[in-house]
Amino acid sequence: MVQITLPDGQIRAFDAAPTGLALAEGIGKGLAKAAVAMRVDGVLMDLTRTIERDAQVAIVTREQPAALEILRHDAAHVLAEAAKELYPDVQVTIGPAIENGFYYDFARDTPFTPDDLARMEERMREIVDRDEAIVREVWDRHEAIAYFKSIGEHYKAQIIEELPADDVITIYRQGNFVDLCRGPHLPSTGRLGKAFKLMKLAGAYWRGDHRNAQLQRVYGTAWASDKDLKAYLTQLEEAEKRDHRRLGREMGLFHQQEEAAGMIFWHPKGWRLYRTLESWLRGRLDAAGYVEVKTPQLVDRKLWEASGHWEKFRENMYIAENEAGVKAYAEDPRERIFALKPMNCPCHVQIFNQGLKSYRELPLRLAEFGSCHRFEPGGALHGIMRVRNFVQDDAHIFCTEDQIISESTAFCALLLGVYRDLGFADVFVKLADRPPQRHGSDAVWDKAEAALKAACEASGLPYVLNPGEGAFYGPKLEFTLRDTIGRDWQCGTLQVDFVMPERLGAWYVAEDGQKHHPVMLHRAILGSFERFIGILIEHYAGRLPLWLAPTQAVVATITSDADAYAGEVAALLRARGMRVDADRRNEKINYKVREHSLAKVPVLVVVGKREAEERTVSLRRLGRPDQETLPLADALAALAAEARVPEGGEGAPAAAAA
RNA sequence: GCCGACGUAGCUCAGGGGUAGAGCAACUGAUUCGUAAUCAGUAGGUCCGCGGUUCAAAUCCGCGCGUCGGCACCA
Repeated sequence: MVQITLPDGQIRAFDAAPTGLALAEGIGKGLAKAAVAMRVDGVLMDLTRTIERDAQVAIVTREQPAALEILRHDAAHVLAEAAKELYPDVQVTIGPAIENGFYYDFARDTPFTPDDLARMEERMREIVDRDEAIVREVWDRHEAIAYFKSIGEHYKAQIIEELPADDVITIYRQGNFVDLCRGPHLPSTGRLGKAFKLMKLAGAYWRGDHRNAQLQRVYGTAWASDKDLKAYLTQLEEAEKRDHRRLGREMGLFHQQEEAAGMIFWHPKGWRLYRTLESWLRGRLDAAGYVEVKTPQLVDRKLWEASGHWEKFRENMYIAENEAGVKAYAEDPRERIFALKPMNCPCHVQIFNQGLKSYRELPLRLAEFGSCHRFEPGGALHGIMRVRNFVQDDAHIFCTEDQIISESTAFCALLLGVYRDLGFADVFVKLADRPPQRHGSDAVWDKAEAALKAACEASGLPYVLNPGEGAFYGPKLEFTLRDTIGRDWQCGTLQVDFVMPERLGAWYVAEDGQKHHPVMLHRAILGSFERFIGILIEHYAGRLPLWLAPTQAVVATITSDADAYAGEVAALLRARGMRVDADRRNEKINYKVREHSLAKVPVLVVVGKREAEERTVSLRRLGRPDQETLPLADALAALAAEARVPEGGEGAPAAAAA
């Protein structure tokens, strides 16, 4: 006798242990049809398994979020079955469910082609039509290893060999396809449905390690219904429309070309946007007690050796020398040679080191919009988001150990204010604490980690721990923001550094009259201007807030009767600090509206004969079909007020004065 | 760096061993028009680069560069 308690409290009794399927059938046909798996005392299980003991059981249906992962995992298995049928020489490895879909990694000498992708997808649909039963079996470990080896599935055999000794080895069989898997799975392939699509081919390393063999990964997406699949594909199209590379071109912001791969040619409009962001942020830093500096691009190897970069990161550094220098260096590696800076910190320490510092001068916050060059691997480059030359909104705070907490708190407040004003309210933090290999005493680490935690708490920032992921030189906070379409971007960082000041000989004289090394806080809010502007473009889909928009308004005429007036209106707006163009071309107003809308100009000031005579303007906002007509003076005042940069009251740290 | 795909006019893309194509943009002219494309005409090319095969290469092959999607990397 088995008693099963359903989620609504109903209890059902069975003489013999029923399967989940039987239970679902008993409750209702509709439920049985939509069933994907079941939860037995909270544990997800196959519907084909029997419920042996009294338990709380809930049937998971395909509409529920938990079902998606099972569907996607099944899709991966069906893909693997299809691949094995079509290409007997493939070896299967792993195939998990992922966000929005699944993938499967195959080992095969001949690469898959896009045609293979189409064939596999077609075969997958056939397998769904076959409605093969998916059967769970428990196997002996040695038998399983021997079996997979015997059919040439060496990766699978290896996976089983490396499973913990007490793990139960479960095998799932569907048709002729047998795979090691933890489950749970659907009762049969037919239940997968056909709301899936194979998306792309990619290379991926076995176990994610580039020293291992490269496998062929097939990505797919899978959903509970065709409607969901379609919605997802539409969403992908929408995301493509906000791609910063496309918008950057359409809005005339920048371009890139192969003679300077990984670098950016900023056009007038793009540079206007860049400068607006830069000068606004500079104001914030000034108000927060930072002092701005500028340090050399090209620095002697000796400094990079002292900082440790030459040893660890030389492969990613650009050597910049004249011919004689390169020749001398080739003949004698002790010769002087220069490298472009990949980071600003060693240079900032040089400024700190000029003149002996007193504890009274701390904290000293040295800020620099520092242009850095890093030789990033070709495959990593991505538009203006991942480049080889970028400008960090960098600063280094030299302080005492006791000041870490107040400085970190002030920084969190500053950062949150900046993000908020730029339109990002959704921010989370990861605290990366001490790694196994590290520098500095446990007591100092305790203090620094506690300070970072306290700073998060004081700023109302929830943090998650990222254990052991701190740098060898100190713990760090990593600030991630979420954009309108739910993507996460790690931008800000705050790193405590106990090592660099020591390596580069930074000292201050404390109250006790003794020399001590200061603590260095490396910090950035945007991370890099280039990447952040890319994020802004995608976040706003090009429709930047008025204060950031490179062209804030275009005064467009309807007929040439309004030409003189349009010039006057544009000049008046410019006199109020706005970035304005006048469009007096002999084109229809429809044409102008369309063109400036596509160029994402936030405000269109339309003037015709009537406006010129009445000294009014007609305002049309980007993306809105309506318009308002108002007296020129009112419009000037309103637009100028609206275009003002955010003051960021609550974001600015009160404790700014140093 | 690795795997795969791609590279044709300013942009989006078609073509695929035998004279280089379209739409939009540009230019010229006409049109003075009320809120997302006015009409007509003209011009525009190292088909990414270098080598090879061929009577003939944008097209086929090799190498390189770049871009895209992943993977690895991101101090």
